Amino acid sequence: MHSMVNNQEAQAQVGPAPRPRGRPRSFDRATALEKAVMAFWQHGYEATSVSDLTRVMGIGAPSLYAAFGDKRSLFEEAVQVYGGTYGSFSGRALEEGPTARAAVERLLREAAAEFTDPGHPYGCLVIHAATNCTTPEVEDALRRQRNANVSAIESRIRADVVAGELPADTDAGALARHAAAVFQGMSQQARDGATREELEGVAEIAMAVWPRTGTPEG
Amino acid sequence: MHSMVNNQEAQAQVGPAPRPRGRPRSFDRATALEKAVMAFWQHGYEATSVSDLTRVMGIGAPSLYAAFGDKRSLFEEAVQVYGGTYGSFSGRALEEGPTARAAVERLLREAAAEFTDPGHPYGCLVIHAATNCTTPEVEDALRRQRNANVSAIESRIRADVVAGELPADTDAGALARHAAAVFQGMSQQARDGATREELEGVAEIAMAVWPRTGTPEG
DNA sequence: GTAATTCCATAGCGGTCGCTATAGAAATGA
DNA sequence: TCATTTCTATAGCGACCGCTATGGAATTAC
Repeated sequence: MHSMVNNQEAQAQVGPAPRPRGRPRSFDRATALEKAVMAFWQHGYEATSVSDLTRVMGIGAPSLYAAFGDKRSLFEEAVQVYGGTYGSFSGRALEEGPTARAAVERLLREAAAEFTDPGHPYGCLVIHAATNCTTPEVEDALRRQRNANVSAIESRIRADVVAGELPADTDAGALARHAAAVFQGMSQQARDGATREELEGVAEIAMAVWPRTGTPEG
Repeated sequence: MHSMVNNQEAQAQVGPAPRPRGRPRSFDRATALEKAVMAFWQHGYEATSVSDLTRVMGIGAPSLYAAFGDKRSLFEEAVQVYGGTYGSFSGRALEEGPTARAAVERLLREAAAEFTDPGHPYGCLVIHAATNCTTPEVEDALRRQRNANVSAIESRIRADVVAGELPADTDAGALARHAAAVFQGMSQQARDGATREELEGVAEIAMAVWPRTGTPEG
C-alpha cells in the first residue's frame, strides 16, 4: 500500500481513456508540474520544501502526494519535463549540427540565450538543482546525466574524426570535456548575473580552440 | 547579551596574551575550524548541519557556539580559511604571473591539480558551498566573491593590454569571463569525477584561445 | 585549601522538515 | 435522489533543524 503508484497516470494513451469514477482532479496536473519545475530549477531539490511546492503549485499536500507520489518522484518528473523542454536544446544541437564543431557552437550559443532567459530561472537545472544534496541518489542521478552529456559530445566529435571532418589526432575526450566545462561554467555565470551578450562572448571565444580541417574555407 | 562576540578571539596578538581566568579550552580551535572547512567544502553550507559539525569537529554544540558564534559565522570563518589556504593559489597565480596569459595558464593548471587533490573534497568551496542556499546573505557573499575573481582576472588582462603585451583590441572582459567559466566548469567536472589529467587537458585546450603578440616567439 | 571562573555534556526549546490519517466536500453513475 | 467514489483541507505524526538553559567537572587565582 505504501509504494503503490497511481496507475491512473501510469497507463497513458491506452484506449479511449474511460472516464474514472468519482470526483475528478480539480487542478491541471501538467500546469502544477510546470510550477514544480520552476521551483526546483530556482532553489534546487532540497531547498524547495513540500510546503513551497504546495504553495506555488496551488494544491494541498495530500493532492501533491496523490498525484506525484513523493517529493523525490516529483523532482524526477520535473527533471524529465525540463529535459524535454527547456533543456532539450542541447540534445537537438548535438543531433542536428552538420559537424561536431557546428553542433557545439550551436550548443554554446543557445546556452547563452537559454541560461539568461528572463522567462525562467537562470542557468541549467541539471547542473545546479542537486548540488549540496543530502540524498545521494538524487545527486547521483543528475551527475550521471551531466556525465552522459559529456559522453554525447565526445561521441559527436569522434564521429567527425572518423569521417575526416576533424584531424585524426584530435583528442575527442579532452575537446568534449572542454566544451562541457565551458557549458557548465556558463551556467554558473548566468546564475551569478552574467548577461546573454556576455555569455555569447564566452561561447565565441571558446569556439576558437577548435581545429579546422576537412572543409578548407576560401 | 545575545549578539555578544567572544572578545577572547577578537583581540589577537595584543600584548603578551595574559592568561585568561578559568578552565582553558580543551580543543584546538584551528584544528576544529579546519574540520569545519572540510565539512562545508564537501556538503555545502545548508547540507552541513550543526550536528554534523559537532561530530567532525569533536566538540559539543555549546562549545561550537562559544568558540565560533553561530553556524553562519563559522561558515564565514571557514570560507576565510579556505581562501587563505586551499583557495589561495588563484590569487597567487594572478599576482605572480609575468603576463596575463601566464597567470591564467597557471591558474587553470593549478586548478586542475587542486580541484582533484584526493587529500580534500573536490572542486572549489567558493563555487559550490552556497548553491541552493535558503539564506540569501550566504549565497550572495560567495557570489560576490566569484564575481570579484572574474574582475581580478579582467584587471590582470587589462593591465597587459595597456602594457602592449596583448593586442589593443582585446576584449578583456570577455576573455576574463571565458577563463572564469572554464575555471568554474573545471570545478564542476572535478565534482563529477574528472581526473587531474582530464582537467589539465581542458586547461590546455582553453589556453589555445589566447591571442599572441608582444613577445614574438622564435 | 577555597572561591571564582569557564569549560563541557545533557537535555530540551520552538520551528520546520517530509509525509499521512482523518473526515467532510464534491462529482460521479444509477 | 441516492449511494459510491475520490477529491481536498485540516491537523498532526516523528524526526531533525539551529540554538541554548542548566548544572557538574575542571582549572584557575588567591
